[in-house]
Amino acid sequence: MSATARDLILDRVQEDAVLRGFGALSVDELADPGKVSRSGFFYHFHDKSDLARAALVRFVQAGHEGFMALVARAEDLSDDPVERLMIVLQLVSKRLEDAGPKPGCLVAAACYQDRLFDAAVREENRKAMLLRRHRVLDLLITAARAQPPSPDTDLDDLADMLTAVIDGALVIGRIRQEHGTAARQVRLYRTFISILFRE
Amino acid sequence: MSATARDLILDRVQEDAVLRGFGALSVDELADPGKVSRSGFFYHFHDKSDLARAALVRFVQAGHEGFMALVARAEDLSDDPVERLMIVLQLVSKRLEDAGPKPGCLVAAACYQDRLFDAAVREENRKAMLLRRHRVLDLLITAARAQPPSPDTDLDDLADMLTAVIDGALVIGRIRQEHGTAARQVRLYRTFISILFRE
DNA sequence: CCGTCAACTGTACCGCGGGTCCAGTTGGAT
DNA sequence: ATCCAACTGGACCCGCGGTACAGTTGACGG
Repeated sequence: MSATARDLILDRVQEDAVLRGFGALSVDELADPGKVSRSGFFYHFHDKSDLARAALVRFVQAGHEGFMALVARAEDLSDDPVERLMIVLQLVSKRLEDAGPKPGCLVAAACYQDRLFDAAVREENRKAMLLRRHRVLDLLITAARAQPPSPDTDLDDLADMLTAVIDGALVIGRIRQEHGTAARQVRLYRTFISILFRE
Repeated sequence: MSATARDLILDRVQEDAVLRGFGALSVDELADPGKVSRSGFFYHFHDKSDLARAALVRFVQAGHEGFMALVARAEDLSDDPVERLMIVLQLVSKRLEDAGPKPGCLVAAACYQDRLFDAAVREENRKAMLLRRHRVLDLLITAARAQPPSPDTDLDDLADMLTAVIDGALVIGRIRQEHGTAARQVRLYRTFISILFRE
């Protein structure tokens, strides 16, 4: 169970898949000299789709835990649901600001390379997307119970909007080669939320 | 200048690249039986990057013209800059609703497949992104002159937000295999704008 | 001390797809 | 008649994904 070759490979993928795209990663590169052999790769993963699936699961898991940590911090800092929501968004924005030079989202990356992967990868991606919506939705629902949004707004769509804004801004940032776009967009989303949920 | 093989190939790409990803398109498929030969492909395009660049230019051009048509319609319908903005967003939302079953954005698609393409493609993509911002920014600036937004908001970020919301929602919609996500997100963006720019 | 099994390594091989080269054809403009 | 652009066809190379399989190494249990 220790740090096997499998983990070494997954580390490399996590680093490079977003930067360069899954398609650009060859098995030989992943099983880079001194690390794992080509055969070692196929010992652990049936094919590249299998690798993609595993990397996706890992990425989503890490993201989820990270988000939940932010929620926990917000719960420590305030009892008011709306305030908590605002704190979480603040923290999310900060987290995006501290991200590396070319941040991106594996989920989005996989989305436009459908045919490269099999149905299992797509299904993993679907689950990831639903998870993202639900964890924000929870915050929105409790906030709305304390303070109904005005004008009245579909909370599902509002939850999706955070994901959309982040994923979209990551694309923009990558293409324009600038830093902090996603963080700024989350702050903008935050002002939208603050308007909707103010008394 | 007529409908040469070049155009036939570009038609095919425009259809399939978003659905399946550039990577999944083989030259043999693009130069599909009865259409163009493999040699014909390389006669017109130096390599796949070259094709991607051409397809991107075409896609962006068509998108720009489409958007400008919507702006023109809005200008016919109202003299008030804020109202015009709202109409444009309404039309954009409608347009996304009428889109095909698995709509996507070539620009976003290319973004996560960087290494597949060369610097020229990336540059084309950067230009496309800046164009997108500017055409929305124009609307926002004239609207803000007539009716300053409250609370005061960075118009560049606000312009980016539309692109972000659309591109992000297209990703969400594709992954969740649902229809109309992007259209709903644009409507949500529209309510945000309407709050910011109301008297 | 021996056997066993999981976790590998190395090597040879296949097929596909991108890309090159080049010789030849075809149809319209001059 | 000729010339050129727009192709076609076929031979070829290479890198990459994937398969197959025989062999090694080290931990652990009897």
